[in-house]
Amino acid sequence: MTVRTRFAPSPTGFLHIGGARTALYCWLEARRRGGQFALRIEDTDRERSTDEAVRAILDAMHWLQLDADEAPVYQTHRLARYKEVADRLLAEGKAYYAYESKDEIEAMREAAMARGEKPRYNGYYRDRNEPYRDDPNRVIRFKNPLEGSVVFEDKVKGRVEWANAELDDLVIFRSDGWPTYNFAVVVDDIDMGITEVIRGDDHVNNTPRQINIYRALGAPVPEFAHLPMILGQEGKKLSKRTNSVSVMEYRDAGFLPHALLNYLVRLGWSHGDQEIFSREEMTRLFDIGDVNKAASRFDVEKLAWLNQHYLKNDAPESIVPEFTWHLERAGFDIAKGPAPADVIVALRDRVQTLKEMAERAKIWYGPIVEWDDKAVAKHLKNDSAVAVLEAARTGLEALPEWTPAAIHGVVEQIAATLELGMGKIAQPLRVAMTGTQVSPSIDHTVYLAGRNEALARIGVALTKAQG
RNA sequence: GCUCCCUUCGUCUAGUGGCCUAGGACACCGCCCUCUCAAGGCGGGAACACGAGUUCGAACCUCGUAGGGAGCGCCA
Repeated sequence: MTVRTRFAPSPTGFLHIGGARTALYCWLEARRRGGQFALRIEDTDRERSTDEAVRAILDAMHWLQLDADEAPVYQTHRLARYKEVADRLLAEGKAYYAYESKDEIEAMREAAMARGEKPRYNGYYRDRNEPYRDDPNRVIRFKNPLEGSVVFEDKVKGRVEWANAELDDLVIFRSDGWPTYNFAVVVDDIDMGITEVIRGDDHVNNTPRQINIYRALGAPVPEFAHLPMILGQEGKKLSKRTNSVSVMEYRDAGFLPHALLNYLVRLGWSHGDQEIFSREEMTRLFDIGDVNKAASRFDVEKLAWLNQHYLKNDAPESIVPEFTWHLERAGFDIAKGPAPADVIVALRDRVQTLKEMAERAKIWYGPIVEWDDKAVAKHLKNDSAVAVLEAARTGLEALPEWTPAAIHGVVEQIAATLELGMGKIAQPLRVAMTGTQVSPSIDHTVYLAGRNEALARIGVALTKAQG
């Protein structure tokens, strides 16, 4: 039997970090075992589901390149099928209509709590065989077995056993005519031929009830893997207040999709001491059975390190599209500046994100240089600055070819002629080029400005140095 | 309240009874390199939650304690 996994988000918001990891693990497990990965949109909560959220989730999945192997399944399109299955359960006496109001249920729960028991439905209509009535409170409940227990081997948690006595008769069809989560999920997973259910461990408690539904339906029970949750830096649940939770926020912050994936794959899983995983390695080495049981914290610092690792080691051209997106977002006219690939090479040892890189690149794309007073005072207003700048102007003007190596030659030449250390040459020039004391190596800084702009800036710097 | 789950450096983790005076990575600190900032190289501090037991031997097995988490919806 071919392995089939699925990611099943409910479109009530953006794709968040935890969801992305679940999707990644589903995708990876399907890939490694030569199976398929499907996507299902769980939109039966019509109050909270939005088309915008569906789009946002799809966009994020696409950005991460975790595309599904087939068109997404929407639960809202499958209402007739859920009804059909519920009717079958009703006909077979495995489900029944119940008519309590929400207030009555609430009272029942409170009473149970007061008795020191778990709040649950008392099964009032379970065996009453009352004739059907068209009541606004009418729901369909599943007849959960009263005795025995449900046992399953979770691929992450290990053996899980649940006494049926702990479970009550859950609602499978609401009074509004829509199926509930636990029911729709089972019907869908059966129809979609899902063999591995991989999801967050906030669903472990649902699994025994779902297994009972599988059995009532006579369907094969899939394998389960419940993933531990991802916590924020503080060890608390990830929250929008203190963390970036949306995948797309990480794009905006300048992270590479593969860096995020590499970070996520290592959160709760490892392969010896290896930290860096290519897509190919992930799909070959990842095994859902090796995932840890304990929750882990999201550490942006390590993500940033990974991001820089890929910035430094990937071919610059492969980063250009994503970097260009950031340059445009920062409002720069790319046509009026150096080639983005050159900028990447000049800056990638100095920044951790593409956003930072785009910000630093403003010295080459932006027309106006902002002058840092301290930099001017320190490096332009000194004995040798004027001589250095003039020598640089002459040298650069005469340069036959405009390359970093040639420019480096000019700088060395000046150092030799004026008998000054490199610092005395590079710093005034750097201030002339950028208005600041910090930039990539001086040859690249000059090179990327372009000859005309470099000479113009030296001219401006000279007036400052002399004035 | 009830049910279930988790617990190795600050963080992510390796570890499945002797290879552990517990390894790697991020972060941190120091030194080197150096035209600034970085990057890089070298080095350093830093953990088996606690208590019993099993065993010749426990991070690894058992029990208990403490701490943390999830769930208990006509939400998913």
